[in-house]
Amino acid sequence: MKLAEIYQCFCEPTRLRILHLLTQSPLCVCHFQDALREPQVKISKHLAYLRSRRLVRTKRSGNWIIYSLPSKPSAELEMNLKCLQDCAQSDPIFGKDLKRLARLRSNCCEPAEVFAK
Amino acid sequence: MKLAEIYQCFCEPTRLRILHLLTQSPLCVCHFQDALREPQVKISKHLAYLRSRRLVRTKRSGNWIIYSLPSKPSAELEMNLKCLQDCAQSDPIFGKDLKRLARLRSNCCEPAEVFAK
DNA sequence: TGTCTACATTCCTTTATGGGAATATAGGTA
DNA sequence: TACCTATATTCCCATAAAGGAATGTAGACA
Repeated sequence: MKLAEIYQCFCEPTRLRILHLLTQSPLCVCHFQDALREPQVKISKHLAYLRSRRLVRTKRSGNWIIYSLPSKPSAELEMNLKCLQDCAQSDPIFGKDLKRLARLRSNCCEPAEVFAK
Repeated sequence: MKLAEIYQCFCEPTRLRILHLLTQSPLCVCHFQDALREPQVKISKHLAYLRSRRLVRTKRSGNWIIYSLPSKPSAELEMNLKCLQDCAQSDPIFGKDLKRLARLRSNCCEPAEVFAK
């Protein structure tokens, strides 16, 4: 069942935080590492998990791999991402991630297209 | 993270079908068995899973155990159940479950309060 | 060509999950 | 009390998931 697969992707805290950040803008791996303060291997594996289920797409830009949500998400995914954004209000961890991400915008080595929705 | 726990409950097809039926009305175990056409042990275990995470509540009525959604669900759960109802439109399996359930209403041994929202 | 950077993958271990067969249990009824 | 019905639990097995340490790799650049 396709819907259950979406929820499988949503059911792990780190993945949930990753997806939440991606609803804001495309990002490269180092941004996730810095915003979530989690080790590289952990981030990388969860991104691979999401990639294998087609919940995120990648594009290379020089040395960086930029992750983004699919350009044409299914209706189910779109609804659930919207719901996630609403639910994220109720757990401060999501807000903290956003704050750290915002701080990164000023001093990090990002390629131009990251942060450019 | 509380939100991730909700998605853990949502991430298995049988549980998703159970929760979907429960958004319609409280039900007893035999209704799930008949509507989902799944073995008793499977239904019972998934119900136990949901119960242990407080996504469903139980009440005994004679020989039957009636399962229902919590009377005061958290905002997150409520939003996600609403989202599930919308998403369920896109997979025919949910519709079939509802149809089988509707057929049961007429010829099954239900206590009065089941089906009475 | 060699090196560096950003990221991915492999290997290993632990824990969780899911399913079925068999068995247990609680309440109702004869 | 004995039995029946509805449901729960236990035991066993197979598979998936998650995390860390170590290692591999592709592209940029000197």
